[in-house]
Amino acid sequence: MKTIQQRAKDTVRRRQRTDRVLKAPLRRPRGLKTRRTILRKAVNLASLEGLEGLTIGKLASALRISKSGLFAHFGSKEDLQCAVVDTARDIFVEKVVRPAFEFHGLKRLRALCENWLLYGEEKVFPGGCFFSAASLEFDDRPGRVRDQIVELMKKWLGNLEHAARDAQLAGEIKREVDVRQLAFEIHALAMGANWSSRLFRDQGAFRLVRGAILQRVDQATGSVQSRE
Amino acid sequence: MKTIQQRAKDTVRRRQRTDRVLKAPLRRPRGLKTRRTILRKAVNLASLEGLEGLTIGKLASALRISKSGLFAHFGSKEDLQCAVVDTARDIFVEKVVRPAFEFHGLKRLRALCENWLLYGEEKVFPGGCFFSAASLEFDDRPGRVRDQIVELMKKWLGNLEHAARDAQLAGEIKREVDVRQLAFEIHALAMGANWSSRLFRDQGAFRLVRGAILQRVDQATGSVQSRE
DNA sequence: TAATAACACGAACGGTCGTGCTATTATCAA
DNA sequence: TTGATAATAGCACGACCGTTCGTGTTATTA
Repeated sequence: MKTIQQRAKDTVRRRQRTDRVLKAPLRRPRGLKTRRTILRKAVNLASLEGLEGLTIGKLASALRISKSGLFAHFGSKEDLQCAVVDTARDIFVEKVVRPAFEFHGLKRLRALCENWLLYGEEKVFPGGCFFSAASLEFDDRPGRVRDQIVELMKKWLGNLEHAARDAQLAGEIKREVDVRQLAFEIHALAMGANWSSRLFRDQGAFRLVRGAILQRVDQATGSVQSRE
Repeated sequence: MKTIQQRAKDTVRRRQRTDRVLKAPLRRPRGLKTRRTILRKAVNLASLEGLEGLTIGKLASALRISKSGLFAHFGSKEDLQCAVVDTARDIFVEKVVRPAFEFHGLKRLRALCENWLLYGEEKVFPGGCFFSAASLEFDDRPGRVRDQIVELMKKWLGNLEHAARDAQLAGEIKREVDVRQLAFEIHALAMGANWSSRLFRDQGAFRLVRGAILQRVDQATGSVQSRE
């Protein structure tokens, strides 16, 4: 009984917090700034130690604030994790997706690939691609975090596929190419580059994969340069 | 002072344990059997929850034995993790590598690919490919576990590359193909299949990747069937 | 049969986890 | 300047973490 009451109380409190954030963000400039600072640090830490390995205590002491002070910004650890995923998404979109959306069709596809490779090479996240790690960490952990990651990855694959399909409709990619498979292959190669660079501390993986992706795209467009 | 003494004592004890295991495994039939039982369960749990998420308490209660009884089989959690990785390796070798070693060159390469795909499809580990998860979990955690995983993955990539090189020397693969890149691409696609099947609960990923790998190998052999 | 070693157990340790209450401080409108 | 409110800190909680210890139980050997 007590537990249920407590849970209800918690829910109410979380709703209130959320409402505050949603309704009156401009009236809490300091709180929001702190929150952003926390999340920026949290994303970096999480990319290194995982979303579950990211601990409220460690995060707080890394920021030199109190555990409870940090905790008050989020209603629960799950909320924090969701916010971290969201923050990582924003960074990824800003760095990889948005610049490519200036183009269409094949150009967009090529831009998505190249931006991703730069995003990997430049260590936008110190622990490598945040989403590679997160999706493998949470693929067996049901919950909001997993749902969020699934949604994001679907969108990313969708973006690749959509660009490829547009390119195909524009005649830039051969008719017989399966654009879904093409998108998947590009994504798999990119994740492979991240994997190799992290595990083997081998930055050359990006060079290799850049070549592989270019080769694959050229093959799809029909501009085979008889290289291999 | 006391701490140092204790640590020395612990070290001695661990050494003894190790020596015992190494020198006279046949004289401890019961202990070894229990150890195997523990490790089998541990591998399955670790593939679901990660090597760090695998907890001695949870593992013990899943096996209905005491924490301390389980712990005595290993000297530390790190030892347990190493043993788990080793067990997973044995299973992987038995299922994927060894059967392919009956063949040579292109046949071996194709067998490695097909065996891996079956290994993924048949859920040899309930949480998907153990090594995909482990290598991304430990790529930023220095220590023996990481070293072990690095070594294993190097060997796996080496096996793929070696088979491809043999095939090339036998004239089965075109001369201009970069066999290292080919091996890497196959591996990346395989990991992509695992990723997709786990995250999206989509078994069809294996079908797609089987096609992609076949296509890639055919391209390397020159047996282009004008399918794309 | 007595001695010994292997094995498993329960209890407890210090630490850290996520979380909840309460008090304090900073901010800003009135 | 004051008073309301937002932001943060202090402190404590129960649970679980890896680990240690002393002690039984069981199997092997002398």
